[in-house]
Amino acid sequence: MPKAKYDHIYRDLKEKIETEYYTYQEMLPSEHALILEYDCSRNTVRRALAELTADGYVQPMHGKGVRNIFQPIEQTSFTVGGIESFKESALRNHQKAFTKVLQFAEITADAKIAKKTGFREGTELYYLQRLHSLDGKPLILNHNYFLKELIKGLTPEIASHSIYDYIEGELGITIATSKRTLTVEHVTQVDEKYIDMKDYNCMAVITSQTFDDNGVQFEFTQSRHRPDYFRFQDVATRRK
Amino acid sequence: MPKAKYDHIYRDLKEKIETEYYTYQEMLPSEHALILEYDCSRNTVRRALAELTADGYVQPMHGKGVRNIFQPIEQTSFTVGGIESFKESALRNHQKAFTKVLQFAEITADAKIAKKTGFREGTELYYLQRLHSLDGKPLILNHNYFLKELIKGLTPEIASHSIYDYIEGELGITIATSKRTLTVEHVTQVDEKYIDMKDYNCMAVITSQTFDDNGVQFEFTQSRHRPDYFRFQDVATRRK
DNA sequence: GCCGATTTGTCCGTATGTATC
DNA sequence: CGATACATACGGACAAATCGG
Repeated sequence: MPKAKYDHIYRDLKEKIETEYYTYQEMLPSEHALILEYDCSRNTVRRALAELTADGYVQPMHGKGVRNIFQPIEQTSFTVGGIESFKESALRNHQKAFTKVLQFAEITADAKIAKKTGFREGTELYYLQRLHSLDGKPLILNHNYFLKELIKGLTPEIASHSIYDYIEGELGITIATSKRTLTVEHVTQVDEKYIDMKDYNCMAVITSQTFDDNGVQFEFTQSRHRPDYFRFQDVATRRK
Repeated sequence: MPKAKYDHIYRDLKEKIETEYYTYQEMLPSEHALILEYDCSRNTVRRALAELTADGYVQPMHGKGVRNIFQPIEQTSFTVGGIESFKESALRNHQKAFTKVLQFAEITADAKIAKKTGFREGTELYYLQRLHSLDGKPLILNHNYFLKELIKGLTPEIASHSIYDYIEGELGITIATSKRTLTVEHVTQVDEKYIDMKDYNCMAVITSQTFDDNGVQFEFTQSRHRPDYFRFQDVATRRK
């Protein structure tokens, strides 16, 4: 919960954009005007604006001003920019989430697993298979590897609720960055066993490595989604 | 081509990380040390570090230092963070690119197109269908809509080379931000006509809206990729 | 456990450059 | 040309987290 000044300005402007207090294509107040409005320095205003730019909410134009280029996103969207747990995104979309633990094991990384996950060979890991359902429909099959040394005391019981709640709440670990790769792969027998694939023979697959604030990788996950409930959004900016 | 000081520091550090001058999990020099090394202010160093953080290259740790968390990416990767033309990414991956223009038309956006593309109804557009091949294999089918008012004088000839080169080079338009949505969809008859889908019945689909530096949307594109040659990478950071 | 040195995080004020109008 | 607006850069101040003695 940051109480930083730039973050307050960021959130305030963000809300004003989302609620169309500033409309699409409208200019925001100039930096100078925002300085007066929020009683702060120019750097602080600029930091808030920089974050809105990275979010794709606004576009600064040299010598002209800052334009609102936000258009509301579609509601079915599953994943957006940040790091979100399954539970969080379900909540955001007002859906009922349910998680079933299919497998729970303690393993040691061999050469093959080490190569795949980014953990060093010989590392002690938890391996889980979990099935996520939304509004009663099983849609996502997850293969998780957690670093046992850091994610101590994980149980099937915890895994059936929110592991992220446990990591951040109980263990007090701060989740920092996550590197994700998105691919499309053939369905497997395991996929078909648990998920009604209709006539799709592919899954949307997100593999991710997640790091805590000490730069230690504590998770590798492969998340397999049924195509028709999968959507991933992103904003890119071009480097000059 | 920015000649800004922070950008020089950013590139220099980035290269040192990629070439493992700094190794994985190693600490970078402290901000103070970097100030001396680059003869600049702390803010300038911090800006460079902030960009590396956003790239997922390093992780700053309060009171401790900045850690290198970069691991080399896989080579087959098609799209990374920024905005890249087909030609640019092919070049980066040392592949031979070829583009065939299947359709070239001038149209006016009706209600349906307006809703899909984000252009206003009645807008004059170019509509193209293009097939991209890598090393002789047709892999990507693109449906492009360009704002005629801005992307003046587009021809099939230009479209068979690089439209982005034309936009940035000839027209002097600066490409600023691009909003992308990634989904997985069934193959269409058009897909199958031009692309050897093997046993896949899905395509990886990127739809994107692209804006110039005046905040004007000049492009809507749906880019359909054969699954086995598609990979999308991303780094996310968790907001505290 | 305390204290001081180091390191990153936030914020401020100012100066100068560049693009737009 | 001058006024306005964003872009870069500098230097300084204090807070917060970490670490070693």
